[in-house]
Amino acid sequence: MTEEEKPSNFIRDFIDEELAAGKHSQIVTRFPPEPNGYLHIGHAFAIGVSYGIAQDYKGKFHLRFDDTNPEKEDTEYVDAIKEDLRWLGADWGENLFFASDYFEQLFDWAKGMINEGKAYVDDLTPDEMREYRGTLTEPGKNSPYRDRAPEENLELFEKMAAGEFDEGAKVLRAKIDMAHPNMNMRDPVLYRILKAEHHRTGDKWKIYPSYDFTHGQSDAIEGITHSLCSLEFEYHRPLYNWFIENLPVPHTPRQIEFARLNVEYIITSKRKLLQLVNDNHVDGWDDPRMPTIAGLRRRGYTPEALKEFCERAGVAKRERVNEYALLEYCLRQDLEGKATRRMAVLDPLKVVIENFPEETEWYEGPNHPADEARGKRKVPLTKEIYIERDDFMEDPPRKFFRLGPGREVRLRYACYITCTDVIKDDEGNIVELRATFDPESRGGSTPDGRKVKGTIHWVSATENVEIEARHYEQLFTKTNPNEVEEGQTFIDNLNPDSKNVLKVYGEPELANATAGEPFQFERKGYYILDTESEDGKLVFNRSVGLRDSWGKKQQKK
RNA sequence: AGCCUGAUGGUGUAAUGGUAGCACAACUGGUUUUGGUCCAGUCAGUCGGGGUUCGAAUCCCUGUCGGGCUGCCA
Repeated sequence: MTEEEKPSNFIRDFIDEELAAGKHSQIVTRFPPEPNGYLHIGHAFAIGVSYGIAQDYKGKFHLRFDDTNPEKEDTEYVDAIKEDLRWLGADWGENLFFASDYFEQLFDWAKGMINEGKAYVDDLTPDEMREYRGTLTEPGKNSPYRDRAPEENLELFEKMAAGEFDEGAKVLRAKIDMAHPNMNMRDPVLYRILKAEHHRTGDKWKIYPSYDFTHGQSDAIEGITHSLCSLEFEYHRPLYNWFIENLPVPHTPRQIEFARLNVEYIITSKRKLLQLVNDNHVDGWDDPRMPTIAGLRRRGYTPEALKEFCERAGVAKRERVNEYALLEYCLRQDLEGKATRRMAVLDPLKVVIENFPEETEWYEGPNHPADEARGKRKVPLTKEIYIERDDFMEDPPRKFFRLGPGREVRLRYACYITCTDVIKDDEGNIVELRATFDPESRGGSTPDGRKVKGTIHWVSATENVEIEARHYEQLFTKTNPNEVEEGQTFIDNLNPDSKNVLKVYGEPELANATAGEPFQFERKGYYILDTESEDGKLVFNRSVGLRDSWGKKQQKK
């Protein structure tokens, strides 16, 4: 690790101190997803923090599924999460674990706590428990069942485990302090009765440990040195430590919290993402508008761009919201070097080059302007072509460098054309342009060395491939989708125009596009073949548009 | 209200008692067969008040503002 590459942060500083004090022989971190949804960009950040630290300190990285709530969890999610993790480049090697692997051990520890008088079976209903817990300002009061004898507790707990009670009838609680200022310490629930089918243990268990009773102990069992999690668990840390201190665990992990990653226009609540999918506001978890890893991948984001974004966002202790522009910058930055260049016309305007021969002429364009090794492709030019509608103006302002009546521009990679006539329909709409080309300009320059201000992209009107291009806007209209008027929900902030489908003409070479290969449609944006493409039907997703300082300038006027 | 926690340009993040730096955004200009990329530059910041100190973004006190916490979710 070098300082230049990895800026330090408070977690790394802390680890450095511990290492200097000889506290660890090896750093071990973990990523603990609950398999109840798909991974999203916020998870990519969390993974980057834990995996990055494990890598940089030459330590180990565990993947542990936190599967203590069978009602919400499923193997479908386990598989999807693994795939996303691999794609992101996080390698857990042999270290794949499940919290459910520790159910037996956790059960033994619970019984141990009962024997020591540190846990008891409570018959209070959920409502009663809430009442007894007190409030933020007032202490709670002891449950009438709090002082049951260990023998009775043990018997009851065994019966709970044997399925002799209904769901919700009883819970096992730690006996800590009902007046504790930290609500988490007011006799937290250790086990609850749940008769759902667990994705790994089936119907073996009728009771399941709570997150608090599972997480730290799992860390301890695995020898995790630094259990990195988000800020919301700060308040749970005293409890995390309490279990580590009160149970005969083999190791003492340390929980350190950091702020989640938030991005403008993006929601990262699993519950809300699930709602978008279930209510068909989007086309599934991998909809290119979704902030899920699957969605971003389909949209054309690369692991490198995501990683760069996470690193630039940094690790902090306060809630923050990153600008969407940074995310786009990171993608463009990565794609600029990777994307194969092609030409496609998104909003066609036909141009007839009147003095152009009837035969097709073939020109060559580099696959990448800065990398000759990537070769060239041939592009056919014919008498009739399409250009971009906004590359022509009948009455252009002074700073407009593109085509206009009497103006000359360069067709990229090909030749110069001059607009000679504008053809309109009855309503005055421009439907076609007439032009002439300079035979001397073949190749893109002329012997007289005259300059043309503009170079525009084009596609033959007769030798092209028709493709469907999908353009996406923000899924939400507000930078903070959760900001709503009284009585509304985030659903009301959905952008009705977040998906636009265009019929586009592309140069013939585009027919050979392969899945996962990034393209730049020159002067327009970065695109990638969509998973819905089939033989004869090419569908491209726009990953992100090119920066457009001209368009931006125009919008301001 | 109680407890926990935080506050540096528009945004994000460094500086750990010694010149407030970097990136994105915005804006200029240069290069360019992409109004892209690249290059150069400009704009702009320590929440308020007190204190300690030769010296404070940093330490102390205090105020203000923000986030989190009252699931048998994680």
